Amino acid sequence: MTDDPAAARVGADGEAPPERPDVAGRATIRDVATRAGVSTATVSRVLAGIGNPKPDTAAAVLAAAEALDYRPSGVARSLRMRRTRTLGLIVTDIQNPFFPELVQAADLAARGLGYSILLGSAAYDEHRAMHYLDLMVDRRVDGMIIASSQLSRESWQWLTTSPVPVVVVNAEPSGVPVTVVTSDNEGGARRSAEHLIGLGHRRLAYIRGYEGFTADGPRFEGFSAACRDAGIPAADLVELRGDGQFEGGERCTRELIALGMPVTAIACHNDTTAIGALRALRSAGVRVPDDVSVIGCDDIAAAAWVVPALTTIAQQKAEMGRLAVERLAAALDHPEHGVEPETIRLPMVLRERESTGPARVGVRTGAA
Amino acid sequence: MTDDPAAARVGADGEAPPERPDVAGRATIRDVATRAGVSTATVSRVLAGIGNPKPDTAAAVLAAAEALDYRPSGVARSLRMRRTRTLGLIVTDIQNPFFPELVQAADLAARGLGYSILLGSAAYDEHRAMHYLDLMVDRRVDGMIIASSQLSRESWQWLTTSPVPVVVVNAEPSGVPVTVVTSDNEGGARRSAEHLIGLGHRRLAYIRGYEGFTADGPRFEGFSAACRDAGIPAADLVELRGDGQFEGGERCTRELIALGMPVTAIACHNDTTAIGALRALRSAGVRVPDDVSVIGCDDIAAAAWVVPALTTIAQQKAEMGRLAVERLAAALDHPEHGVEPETIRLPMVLRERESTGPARVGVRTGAA
DNA sequence: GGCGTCAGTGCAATCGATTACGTGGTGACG
DNA sequence: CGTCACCACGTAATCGATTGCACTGACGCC
Repeated sequence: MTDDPAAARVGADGEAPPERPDVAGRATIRDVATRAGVSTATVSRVLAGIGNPKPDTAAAVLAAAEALDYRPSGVARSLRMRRTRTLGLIVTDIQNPFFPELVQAADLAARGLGYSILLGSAAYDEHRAMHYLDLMVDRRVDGMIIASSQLSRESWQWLTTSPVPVVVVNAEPSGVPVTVVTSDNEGGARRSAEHLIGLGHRRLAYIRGYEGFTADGPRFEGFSAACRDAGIPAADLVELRGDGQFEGGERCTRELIALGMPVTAIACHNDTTAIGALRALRSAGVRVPDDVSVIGCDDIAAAAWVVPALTTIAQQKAEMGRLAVERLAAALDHPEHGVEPETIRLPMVLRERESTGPARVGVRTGAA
Repeated sequence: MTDDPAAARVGADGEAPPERPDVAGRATIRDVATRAGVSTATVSRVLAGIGNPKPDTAAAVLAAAEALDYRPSGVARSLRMRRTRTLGLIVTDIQNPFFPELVQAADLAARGLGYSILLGSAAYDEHRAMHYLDLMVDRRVDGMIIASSQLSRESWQWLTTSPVPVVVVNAEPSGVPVTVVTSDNEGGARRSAEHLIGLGHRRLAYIRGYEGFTADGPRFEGFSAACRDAGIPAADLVELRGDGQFEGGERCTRELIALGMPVTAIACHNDTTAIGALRALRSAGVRVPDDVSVIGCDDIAAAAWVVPALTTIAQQKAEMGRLAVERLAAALDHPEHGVEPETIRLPMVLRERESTGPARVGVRTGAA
């Protein structure tokens, strides 16, 4: 009945509005107790549903609470309970389309478990990330989820001594004993290479992400390993350094074009980079996938919007958010276990769209 | 010196790590007081920088705080101060690319003023929005920013009796006395129409957003008013009902195509819709802007990524977020003024890219 | 009828900070 | 040398909830 106050609020048009106390002073538990003629202890118990109060006592409390539009203060409760039921979530950059889906899923999962999310976007700035971390610790969040992949070694190290449980998402700090939920980046990149090679591509370019991204290494490793396995000479894999954003993809591709486009396929660290590549190719009049294939990674919404639609290796973003919250919540509910470091690596799957196709044959091979 | 703890944390590699008390029990102000040999009142005063303590007292307190890695509990402080320095922010949908930029700007502005942001994404669900509202009130946020445009009449009404100050962003509930920061939607849409008409277009389509969006009305009004002013017969303005998302744009455009494409230009409620339109047009082999021009609204990042790059009417998203926070903070710092309802309407500017061009002449005009 | 049991409540301590008010000590000045 | 002002600091109340423990009746049993 009263377990969804929002519903009550939305639906209640006919009833008389509850008398609203002065804005400055919301009703406290004491006000309710006085009005119901009981002690604050009883109010607390009735509202929490513990003990078995006499029916009319309960009714009186409920009525008083209703009449005063009483809402327990989360602040006071947090102080007393020594937990805020709030989880901190720090993301690399909320403007990067990769994160909103993760945030949404995490938020949903958290709410399902009775937690709220305090969000912080680091905007690619390590200092800001650490600042949020401090802020959240000061706000006494019960746990933290770090989905920020560009921290320095020392910062990662610091997490291990964090005063609150931490789960790392979408990053894989090496040598730091902490629970991690991430994608099988190496496998995904390998899949990406195999897809291109399967289409007949033999000369490839790989536009890497920003160096600090922990996923950058594994992805490139996986990609180049698959190339080696397929017998592609190292010289035929052009390695470029992007920044994980649109501009980097654009810039690197222009370099490639300036080089006379020595490859038939371009793989990218992520979709944003790939979309930048697509754009540069189009400006130069290079057709995709006829002349050159492009493949991304992440599967952000815009990947399906661009022309040609981007073939990509999808990450299970929502799943990552959900799992991170669940792991964290589980650790919080069973503090005796602690968060024993565990690494969950979600598989990545190929999402084939329009930007990849069979390798153009003969044209440039003849020149070699 | 100690005013940026994050900096101290990041930079401090050489120093010995402060002795970290048991995870379960962080140092409290009493621990610091004991160690420094003073009372908690003095610790509080020294750390807050009020009064003028004897130099060695201050030094002792600072040293003790440092040694214990003391962090004041935001929870306890909030309870005592009766303010949390937290602002609630409810957005329509964090996955809609429009919002992250607004959120980022709001967050930045808030942090600059010493506030944190508690974010809630309603995911287009009014109930969820109201639920967040309740949650945030329970968490005792100092104020709320509602950037959720699909509330019902009653919900908007409820805001006026809200126990905390509210600022509405990117929505314009009619008849609700509340501070609003929004765009000049009508003027922007007018500009959109004028742009198309200036290019020679005389038969236009407008794909509206979801009916509940408060911006939907003004935008369509502005657009059709401009058409009227230009002497375009009402029959030559085709009105379609989208949903403010990719799918709606796609669907409406397909309908238009099924009708034999009776127009030379399509204006859309927002960019996401326009991108859906572009996609449908391309599938049907209709060239943009050669055959049909398309214009969006908002100027999300992806607008510049798609092909052809989308001409659009830009909203000052960051500015909106910033202003909302500033207005709210100002109201909070001067509670005597209250939040006197005020409507700020930011201008929208035309961002001309590739998806609009001169109207094709003669082809279909001959049929008329 | 006395007494143990137990259900239903109330009392008061507690969480960790802030701050009004009170107090002891020092210096200045008559 | 007494007194007064004032500085630096401590004492204790307070914010609003939760909860261990104590208390009060009612009831049952011998």
